Amino acid sequence: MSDIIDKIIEERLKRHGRIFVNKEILLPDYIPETLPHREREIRKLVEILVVGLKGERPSNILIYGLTGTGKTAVTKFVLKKLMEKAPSLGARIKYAYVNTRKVDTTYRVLASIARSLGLRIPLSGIAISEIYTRYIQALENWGGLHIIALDEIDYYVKRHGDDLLYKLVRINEDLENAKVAIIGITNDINFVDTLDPRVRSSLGEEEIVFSPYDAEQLFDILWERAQKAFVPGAVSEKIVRYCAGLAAREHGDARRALDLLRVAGEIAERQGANKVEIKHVIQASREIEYGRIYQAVSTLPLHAKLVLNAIIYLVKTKGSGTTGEIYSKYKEIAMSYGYDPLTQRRVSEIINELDMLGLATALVVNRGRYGKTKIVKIPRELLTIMEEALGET
DNA sequence: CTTCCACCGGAAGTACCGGTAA
DNA sequence: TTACCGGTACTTCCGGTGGAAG
Repeated sequence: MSDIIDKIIEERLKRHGRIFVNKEILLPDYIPETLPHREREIRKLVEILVVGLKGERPSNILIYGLTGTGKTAVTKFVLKKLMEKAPSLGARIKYAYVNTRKVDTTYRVLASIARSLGLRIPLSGIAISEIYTRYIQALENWGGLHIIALDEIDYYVKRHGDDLLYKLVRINEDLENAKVAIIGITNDINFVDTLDPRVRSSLGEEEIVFSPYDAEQLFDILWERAQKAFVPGAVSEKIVRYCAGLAAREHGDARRALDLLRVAGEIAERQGANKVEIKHVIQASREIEYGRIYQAVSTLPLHAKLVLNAIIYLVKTKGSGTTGEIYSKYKEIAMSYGYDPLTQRRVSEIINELDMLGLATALVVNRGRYGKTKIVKIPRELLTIMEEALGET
């Protein structure tokens, strides 16, 4: 038994190094030392924040740009550099970085901000206003500049409104000694229109727009990282160019491109090849999509799975389904397993949730005399993956 | 021009859970 | 122990709606 394990480990270790030197460089949370094609954005961000080193409060900043355009990387990069400079200039600066898509409740966002000042905040149990007062207290005692970077705030605001933002944007009014500056990062350009005008004007004191990378720029980014991540000769320029091209078609998303390259490398490694080839990239692209769907479907709550089952049935038999059709099929399925069906109101919401996860497309349509409903579809090629993922329960 | 379908989706409320504080 | 907090996962209620049919 342990022989087998030893053998696998040994084999893996022996193979290690044929493809990758340092795979971490291709992971999404790696911050490289240089960010090609983002010099303009970096300069602008630094120019705004640099006054913090002189003890002034920088303007609040709103950063726009589609996913994978380097917003997060640039922000983290600049903040990190600023922190390195601060002590030698005698400036007191700390920052909080919160991804409000991962940390997605008011309590946890505020807790995470407070913790970045060194406060100990429990996972739950205390009042939000209590965290706020403790945070203010800690800020005052410390008396420096706190920069709060809120990533993907559009996501947070859509779910919880802009009350927290309103509070944070005006926090300086409650402060004597300390200062707070806010950086809001969003993928959704229209998001600002949904904000309270006061929040909008305050948060948008400065704005920075990140445009998508084109294939050429993506190539530069990938190529630079590939040099460090791979064993020399393991990836050719042609392969990197191919990855860049695929990702450029998907709105210039650098994260996608890096994922693609990394997974292609992993596949090549698994197959014992000593260089990455086009077929590995093609397989990687399929594996990433498959993994995403499988992961999403298998972690779905029970009733969402039942609803998805109902949708799959309807897509198979007639191509698409309306809310009403899905609901009656869902009810039938639920009863057959002995579960109490949820209300149609809730199922309608679950359909929206499936849509947001990218597992189905729900389009609200008006069919005149025949009412208003959602038409729900699933791309055919996803059906088998979903059935596999659902089949295990 | 009006009707009316088949839902949409906001608002408010309930039950429960894991947690804190005193 | 008890009172309270916020988050989740729902339910109940209900006003709202675009456009084909009449």
